[in-house]
Amino acid sequence: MAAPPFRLGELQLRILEVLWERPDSGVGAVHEALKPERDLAYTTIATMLRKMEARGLVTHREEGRSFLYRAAVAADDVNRSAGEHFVERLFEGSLADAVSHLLTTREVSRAELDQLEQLIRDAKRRAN
Amino acid sequence: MAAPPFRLGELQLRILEVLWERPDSGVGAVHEALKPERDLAYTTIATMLRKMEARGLVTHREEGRSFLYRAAVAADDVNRSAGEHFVERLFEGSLADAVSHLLTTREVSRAELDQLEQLIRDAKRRAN
DNA sequence: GACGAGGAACTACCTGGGTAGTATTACCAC
DNA sequence: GTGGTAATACTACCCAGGTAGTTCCTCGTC
Repeated sequence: MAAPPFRLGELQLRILEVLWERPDSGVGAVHEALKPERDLAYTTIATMLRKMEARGLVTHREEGRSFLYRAAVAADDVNRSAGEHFVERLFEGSLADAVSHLLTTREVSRAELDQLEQLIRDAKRRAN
Repeated sequence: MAAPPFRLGELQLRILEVLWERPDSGVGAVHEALKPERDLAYTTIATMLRKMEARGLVTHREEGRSFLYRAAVAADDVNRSAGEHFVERLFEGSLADAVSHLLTTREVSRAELDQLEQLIRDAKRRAN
């Protein structure tokens, strides 16, 4: 199960997000979905998808003359991997330090704080 | 200041961490400090420091025939930048989602949970 | 059956992080 | 003043992400 941590570039992540939301997308569909934020050439997406397939990040199947791609890695795994990397790399593994930093350097709304409090309570309950 | 988000490689971050802890370190000192985790050539460190200086990440002054380097960016800024990137990139800016993910995919000790709870209380008090 | 359109394949290039060898310089000691 | 040493400077790689042009194949259509 993907012991190798995922080191994804920005575009690769965006593409995966599209595929998580809409599996079996063709190159055109991905291209279209990303057009608002990155107006890249069609061939750029196609090339990227081929490179990602070589790395095992996506798979494809043929449908007529088109390739339909889908993600080969789970969103949770990628996010977990990134979270681990983040905490490990900058805060030597201390989750509290990491969250503390996030709390003090960002604008956090009252509602978010309430939500966080709830999260902690839940976690505590689970831990018992 | 430093509007440009810091996009640092792993080695660059390690080097900065050394310099934050011990400003005015020479190439040799940095090399020595990193030896346990990455046994790189002396010249690799020297090259990296020069590249980083070109990017404005560090500065140096001469001391005899040696260069003493120090970080030109603050640890807080780098960490904040990374935190922002992390939350933005994977959780569309939702801090709660990000923390939630961290909580559910990592082992979190009781003590850490307590600590987090305290942090939230503090944040709430500040917000009032 | 020639032709245009759509799509995939191939190739090339740029950039930045990372790595390190070689060249050069400056000093010290004898 | 010659040789060794320790430092920086220069240069050249490799690799991966990202970007895109060009080519090739395969249809469907007139």
